[in-house]
Amino acid sequence: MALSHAILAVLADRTCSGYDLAKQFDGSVGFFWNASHQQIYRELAKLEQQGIIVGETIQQDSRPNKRQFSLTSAGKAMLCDWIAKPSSLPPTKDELLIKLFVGHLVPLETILTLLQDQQTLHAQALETYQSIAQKYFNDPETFSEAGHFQYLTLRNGIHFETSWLAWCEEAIAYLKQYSDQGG
Amino acid sequence: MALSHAILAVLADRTCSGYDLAKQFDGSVGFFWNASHQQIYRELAKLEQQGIIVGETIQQDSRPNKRQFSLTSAGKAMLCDWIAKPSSLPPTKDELLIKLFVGHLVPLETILTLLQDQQTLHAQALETYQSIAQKYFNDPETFSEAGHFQYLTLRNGIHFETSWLAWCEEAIAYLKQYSDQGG
DNA sequence: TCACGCATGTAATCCGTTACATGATTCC
DNA sequence: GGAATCATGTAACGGATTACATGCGTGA
Repeated sequence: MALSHAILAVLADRTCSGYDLAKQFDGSVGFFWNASHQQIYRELAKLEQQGIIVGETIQQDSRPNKRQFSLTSAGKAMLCDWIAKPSSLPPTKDELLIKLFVGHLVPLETILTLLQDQQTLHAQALETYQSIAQKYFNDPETFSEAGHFQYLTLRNGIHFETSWLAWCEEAIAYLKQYSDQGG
Repeated sequence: MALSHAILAVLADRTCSGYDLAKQFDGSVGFFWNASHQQIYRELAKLEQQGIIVGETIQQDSRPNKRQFSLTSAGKAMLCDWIAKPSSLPPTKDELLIKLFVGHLVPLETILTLLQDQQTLHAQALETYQSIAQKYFNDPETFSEAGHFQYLTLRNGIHFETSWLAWCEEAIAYLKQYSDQGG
């Protein structure tokens, strides 16, 4: 369901080939929706069949030809309808938390290592977001209309990663304390 | 892959029927991993075939009979091995953020409504977590060993929902400001 | 009597992942 | 010469969702 909408969302901004889309889903939109190139090509074929997007073959020399896709008016309408529908909370799937949930089955060191690794990954993600913010989103006064909304999704990522890091620190400190005292 | 591990994690604590598992995945473990009863029954069949769990039929009068599953030693070993393996960041999939990303395509009111709805949902989730914390996790001194770890997963949920709420407020305020001034 | 909880499944479809496959150009 | 980038796909498998299906007991 939602992969198709994510593709429409990217195509709303600008026409893209499958390859371009795959790159978008690996950065920018990819920060909150993942998709591999295989999924994207399959979905593009389906959407074209349904008349939601149209593809145009672009002849290129010194490069493979490509197909540029853009939204039809049906596609635009579909996207806007979907945006207006209420969204429920996204289902969480976090394997680290499952591991932690049964952390008492393994040595404490194992769990601390997992937490520290996760902390590093979240710190890296935060740095990525912050450097994007500095480069492209420095002064809200200068943003395009679309820019304001993109900025807010970036702010979401920054909030999210910051709170993960805070939790990691809390969790590590907590486990160290309770293993010293009680374990 | 990970559904099987999530099931093993629940069974590590106590033997369960498929029905019991389905309830666990709808609360507690369900806060960070979702699964429907159909998925669970299928996965149980597979795990039993592989000798990772064993099922025992429990005769019941005035109730349908049930099958209680528990881990074999192979299952326990598998679970512990899995815990020790490093985890990468869980892939995010949040359709609200896709909608926000192309928020300029619809009236501002539509987006504000989405954000306010989401805010309400996150506030409810936070309340749920906080009431669990008060009821069952009031004094860390009294926790069982497993309790410490479960407490940390709950703390994760509280951090997460709190930061979402903060972001929602920020985003709503931001959009109101920029529509007044610039839009 | 009607809804809900207990208890277990099948079938169809869709979505996602992994692996395989090709072939030119450009940069080091 | 080798790796990376551009560009497109197929095939097989596995995981997830939705719908269908059954049937007893309990409490309002």
